[in-house]
Amino acid sequence: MADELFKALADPTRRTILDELVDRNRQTLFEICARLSTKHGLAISRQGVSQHLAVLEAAGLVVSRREGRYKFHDIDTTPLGHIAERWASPDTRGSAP
Amino acid sequence: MADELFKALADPTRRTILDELVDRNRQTLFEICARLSTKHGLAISRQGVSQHLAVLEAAGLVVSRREGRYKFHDIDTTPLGHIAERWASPDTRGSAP
DNA sequence: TTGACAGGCAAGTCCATACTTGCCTAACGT
DNA sequence: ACGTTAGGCAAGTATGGACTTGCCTGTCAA
Repeated sequence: MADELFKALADPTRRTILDELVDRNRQTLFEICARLSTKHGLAISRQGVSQHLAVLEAAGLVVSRREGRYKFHDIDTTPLGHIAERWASPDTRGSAP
Repeated sequence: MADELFKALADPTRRTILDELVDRNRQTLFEICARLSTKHGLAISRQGVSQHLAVLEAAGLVVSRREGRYKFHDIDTTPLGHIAERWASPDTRGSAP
């Protein structure tokens, strides 16, 4: 599970997608495509974004639900909390007095 | 800079190296090689580990200093703190009361 | 000084993955 | 019913990066 999380965060385009979802939640694939192109100058195909979203979902960073012909995407930041935790110094991790 | 940080964390072997440095700081290249092989069953060449350490250093996650013919490596976890921060929900980021 | 030890440099290989193109399904509006 | 819109499912390509092998530099002990 950690594997997919870090792999998801490794790509700059995926991190930008997360940025956009923080800025505005509940976006469709086409909305994300438009914002990547307009606000970030990323000329990426719709399929590319779709695949990125799949990776983010596999990592648990994005949850999606379908409504009619739309599929809305929401960010879930909870997995990010465990990252710094993993390599926290032992005393910060709860062994010292 | 964020780019190198996430790229460094993307590889499972590099994350294991960080684990080992948390367990015991100030290790040399050969020590790390030995622990990867013994404790984790990772059959990786010395060059491989050396390249991984270079990536970790570029990301600021590892600092090294040479003493005689030894080069000791220490972990630096401060870059990890900024990760969850980046995608913190706006109210957690300091706008709400 | 010679040999053993710790590490660095520079190719070369090979696999994962980011990205595209093309076609296909499903839900709306008119 | 038909066209449009939102999205999915494959392929195929190609660039990055993990890993190795071979050789070279520098430090210490005998």
